[in-house]
Amino acid sequence: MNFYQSLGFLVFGSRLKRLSDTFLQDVNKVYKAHKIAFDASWFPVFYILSRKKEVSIREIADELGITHSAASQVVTGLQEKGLVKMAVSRKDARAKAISFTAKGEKLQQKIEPVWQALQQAMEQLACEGNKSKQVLQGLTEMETHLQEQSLFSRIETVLASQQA
Amino acid sequence: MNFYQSLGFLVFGSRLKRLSDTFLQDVNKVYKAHKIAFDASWFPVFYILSRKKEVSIREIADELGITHSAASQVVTGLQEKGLVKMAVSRKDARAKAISFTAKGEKLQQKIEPVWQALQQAMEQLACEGNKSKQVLQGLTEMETHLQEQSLFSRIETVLASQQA
DNA sequence: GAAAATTATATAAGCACTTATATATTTTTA
DNA sequence: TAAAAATATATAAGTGCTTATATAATTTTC
Repeated sequence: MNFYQSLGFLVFGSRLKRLSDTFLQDVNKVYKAHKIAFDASWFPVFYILSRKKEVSIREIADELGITHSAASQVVTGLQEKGLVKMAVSRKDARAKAISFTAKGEKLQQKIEPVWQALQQAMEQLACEGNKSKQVLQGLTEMETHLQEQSLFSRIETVLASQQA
Repeated sequence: MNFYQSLGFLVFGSRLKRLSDTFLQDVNKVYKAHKIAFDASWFPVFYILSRKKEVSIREIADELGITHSAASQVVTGLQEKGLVKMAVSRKDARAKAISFTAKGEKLQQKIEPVWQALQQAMEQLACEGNKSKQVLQGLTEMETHLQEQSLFSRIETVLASQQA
């Protein structure tokens, strides 16, 4: 039993991060193995554009829960690779209208089967153990509870009760 | 329902990372609120040193599941802050013997109650929903299953079966 | 309708990792 | 026991975020 397992919740965050990194690395290996010039980090924007022809930086950031800065940087990168194009929005000159280029659209179609296989593999993984099945639901539940009361305020409450 | 919730497992990794970042930020807020000059990222090394007087870079890296490079950088940072000291190991001249300075030890003692409060807060959070209770167990289970067969090989299997 | 506040974006700098590379020491092996 | 392999570390460069700051366009408010 290693450090993380023995310490449990106290290092929950780091464990989640590690698992997350492993996921992204493995998905990238799949793209590489199939000689698809795609990076897992592009996925979120690609997914959004596969469902909505035109989006703004702000919309991407909000949907992904990242900063506009991060969204801006990702989109700039995709633009440099010729996968998306940016135009000034016709409705609002502050906003950009981001959409696939022909090249981007073609790549998106090439990748669809991998996305589906990934989803299936993840579902299988979750069903192997009776507990892992609930990881996703549990995670959603935790997110909800954390919105109701932040971890910060929870810790403060515990600390206050200890001093009493 | 936002992007992540609707897409589920396909973006599991990113969700985990976000949750992890939220945790670390909140814990840092607690230290700040109590005017403790401590950063959540120092915790793993502090925890290890709180249980074992002397460790090497390699031991830290292995226990945390990070690269030796990362461990080396973290320790260098803590050394610069005067919280740990490094000496050449008496047993092996390649290895470093890392230990607390007096200042580091004092800080560690100051922080103990916060660690305990954090652990308690996390346990409470996990008990609020019947599903989140199993997040930690489920996570451990997933880690085990992933060691048995990697996500990469799982995705490849699905893809191969689709082509048949 | 001009001034103030808000919104959308870009960019610089920082952080915590990573990989790749290099060096020093120890252990293995032929 | 000398050469080869393995191990422990440091450091440079890269990644994908963050915060902080700046600019431009729009909306609100008086």
